[in-house]
Amino acid sequence: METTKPGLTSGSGPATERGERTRRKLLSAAEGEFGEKGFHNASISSITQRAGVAQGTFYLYYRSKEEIFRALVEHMNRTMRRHLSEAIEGASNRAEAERIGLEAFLRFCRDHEDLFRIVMESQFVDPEAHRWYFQTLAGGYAERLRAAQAQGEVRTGDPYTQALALIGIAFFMGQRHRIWDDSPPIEQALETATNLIHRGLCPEPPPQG
Amino acid sequence: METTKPGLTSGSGPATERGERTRRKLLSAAEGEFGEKGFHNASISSITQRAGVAQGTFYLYYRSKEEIFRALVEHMNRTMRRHLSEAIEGASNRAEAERIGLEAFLRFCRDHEDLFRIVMESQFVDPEAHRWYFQTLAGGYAERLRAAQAQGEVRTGDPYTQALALIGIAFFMGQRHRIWDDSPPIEQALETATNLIHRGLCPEPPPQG
Amino acid sequence: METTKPGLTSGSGPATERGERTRRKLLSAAEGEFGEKGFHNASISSITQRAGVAQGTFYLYYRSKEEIFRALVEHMNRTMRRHLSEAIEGASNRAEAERIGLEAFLRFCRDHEDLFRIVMESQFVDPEAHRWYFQTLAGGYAERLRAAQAQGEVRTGDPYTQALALIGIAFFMGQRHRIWDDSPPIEQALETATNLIHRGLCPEPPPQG
Amino acid sequence: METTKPGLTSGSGPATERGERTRRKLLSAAEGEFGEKGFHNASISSITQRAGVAQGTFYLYYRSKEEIFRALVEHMNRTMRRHLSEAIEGASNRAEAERIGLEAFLRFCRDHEDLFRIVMESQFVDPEAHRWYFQTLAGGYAERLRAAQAQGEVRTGDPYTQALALIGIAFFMGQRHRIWDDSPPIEQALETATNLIHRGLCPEPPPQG
DNA sequence: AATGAATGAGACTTCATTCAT
DNA sequence: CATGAATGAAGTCTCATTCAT
Repeated sequence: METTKPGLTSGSGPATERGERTRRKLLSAAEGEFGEKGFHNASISSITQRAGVAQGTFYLYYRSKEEIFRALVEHMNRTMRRHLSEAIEGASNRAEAERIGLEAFLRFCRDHEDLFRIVMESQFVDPEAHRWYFQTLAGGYAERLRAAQAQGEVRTGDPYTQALALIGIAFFMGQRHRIWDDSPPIEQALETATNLIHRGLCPEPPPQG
Repeated sequence: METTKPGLTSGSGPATERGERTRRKLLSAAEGEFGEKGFHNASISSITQRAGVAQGTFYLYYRSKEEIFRALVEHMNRTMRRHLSEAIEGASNRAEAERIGLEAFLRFCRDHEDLFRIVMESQFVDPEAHRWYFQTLAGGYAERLRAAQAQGEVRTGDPYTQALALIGIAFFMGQRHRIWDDSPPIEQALETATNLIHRGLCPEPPPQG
Repeated sequence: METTKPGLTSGSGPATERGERTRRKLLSAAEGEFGEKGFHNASISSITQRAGVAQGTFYLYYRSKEEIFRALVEHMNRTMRRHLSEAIEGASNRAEAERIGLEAFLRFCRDHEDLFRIVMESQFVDPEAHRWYFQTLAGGYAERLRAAQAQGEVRTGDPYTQALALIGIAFFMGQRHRIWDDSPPIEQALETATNLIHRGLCPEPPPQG
Repeated sequence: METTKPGLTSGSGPATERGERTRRKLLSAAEGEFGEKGFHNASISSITQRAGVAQGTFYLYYRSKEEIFRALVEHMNRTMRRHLSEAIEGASNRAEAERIGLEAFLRFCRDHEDLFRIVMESQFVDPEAHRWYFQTLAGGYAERLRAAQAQGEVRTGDPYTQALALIGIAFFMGQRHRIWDDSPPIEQALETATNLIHRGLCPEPPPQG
């Protein structure tokens, strides 16, 4: 039935210029609403109020609360991947790319709290979209790791699992910075994490003399 | 209203033997219900049905839907920490403890899907309980890492951040095994992840000699 | 899914004495509401108001607007059949039974306008229930006609079709008396119709001399 | 507001050639939509889609959903009466006319399910139009019966009531063939019904002699 | 200690109709 | 003559919670 694969649905409805504007207003309003209240406590009527349109207008653009939520997950996917791609573009090696990428990620999370929360919550609202989100992300990441492995820049091992572990670290830290109040300055956390990512938990070998 | 700190509320209500039995039935029913349907789609009436008691009875033991959810998060916290402690008890060093701990964790997740899901969802249902859950966990973990650092078994760095990164890896992998369909055999994932945890992403140094 | 055969569903919900009373209040309120406004213009909230209960109470007894409607159709079926059976009980032959039955029917319609309307509307609201209603009715009727045919009291022919034709006459006349304003006194219409039923359109044969 | 008498409204709006074409498209689309879904489940937007025009266009031709529905009832009235008139034109006597008329009617119902349904539903949507429909029909029918009575071809009695009874039979049978699944071949039903109409329920008199 | 009927606020969604273009 | 985006009222249904027994 409703198994429209994510990545394919981009919202139907009115297609004129004005319509496009309205859709954007709705999407952005929904981002704020879902981000602040969570899916279940968000209400369509609140979304339309934020967007400055009548309630009925919503359904001209999205068939349901679920659908706009999914659209938001896709939006986040596109936005974040583009952002990260651009950030690590100039990195000269994998190690640097990791560091830059993690930092860009953490900053992105801080600047887009709502989207971040939506992606996390999608796990409970639309598992399919959630899976799609992370498989897409991990797939791209794994590709880079595989290439780096080929170049001898990364330790051998299943690149997909490696990607997952790294994404796990990133999201978990992103979360900490988002909802916990004990977060240290971002730079310090970054330092420790990057270190761990590069060298693992093992102590440095004593300098060889 | 009064935000009873987690760790303090353990459910009030009738205190007789029979009462105790009823509370346990409710808690266990709630575990299944929340685990299967998620907080918002779970219903008190379903919980009481599963527990085999009348609807009104619920409120003799828990003041609200939120309260029993929180009780479950605490339950999971206690259960998992005890389980992990026991698992890593016999480890002879930190490295081994990491490996055993991760494996125990993944198996625990697989065997207690409902609790796992509840903990993840607590982020959106009761952020305070969620924070408490992870701070407790990370605190204990960091303590062990600090000790290991002192012994030279673990790379220096903020142990709390290290703990967070490791927990991030573990939960992310747990999740993958729970809801994704692409999960490889647990052993293989374990191998790659453990490797990464120990040595990081850096390639092995070329054999010296 | 929802193909519960009519005649089987009698409404679930609370089963105590008090519950039974509430169900009856609801059913009777619904009868008035549907009868006056028709299915689509009737509202659950109006029904519950008439019944003097809260809106939510409705759903303790009936799963949907459709379900209570169907219950009403069944109610009408039982009530009318019992009523007609009793009316024609004392008839000494088929001809008399026809007359008495038609009269009883017309009076019943006049006294239960709401139920009558509901049965007619069921055609558009719940075709299955509608079909069931008339097949049941026609089945019983045909049985009697078949018996009468055997006794030589009724002209030969498919008794089911005969029953249908007679029911058609009755309902059509019932309708006329319900919603048209040109209805003549019931006795006169009865006279003509009975005549037609007995002898058909053919003119009486000239008295044989 | 102002209850324009049926028979008078035929739809206003643009009067050019093109306009006329659009009106016809709308009417025909509405016939399909109402026929398939019923008045309340039909939607203007669906009608305009079927007609291939924009939603707003609808209101250039009909003031409301009710108005186009009524227009359809009138359309059916005209169409059916013309059809029946033509069918019974060549009948040499009343008896034959009855038979031919009933058959033509049943076939017409089968071929115009949508219109038939609309007429039946008008009872609940627009009782005035419904009454008008049948009074018109019964009036013409009664006229013919009166004439036949004068010629001694039909049993005496109030011709209007007779007409009603006959229409009742016809519509009931039409319905059976439309929505029930137990309908026998049309010819057989016709045979029994015609017989009943002509001779009534009374058994044939024993052959004289 | 338990029951279970009753409550009522609130959510999503539909759709006839309007109006600026 | 036509368009189609926007409106907003209204309706069905769910469910956490209460309370009389």
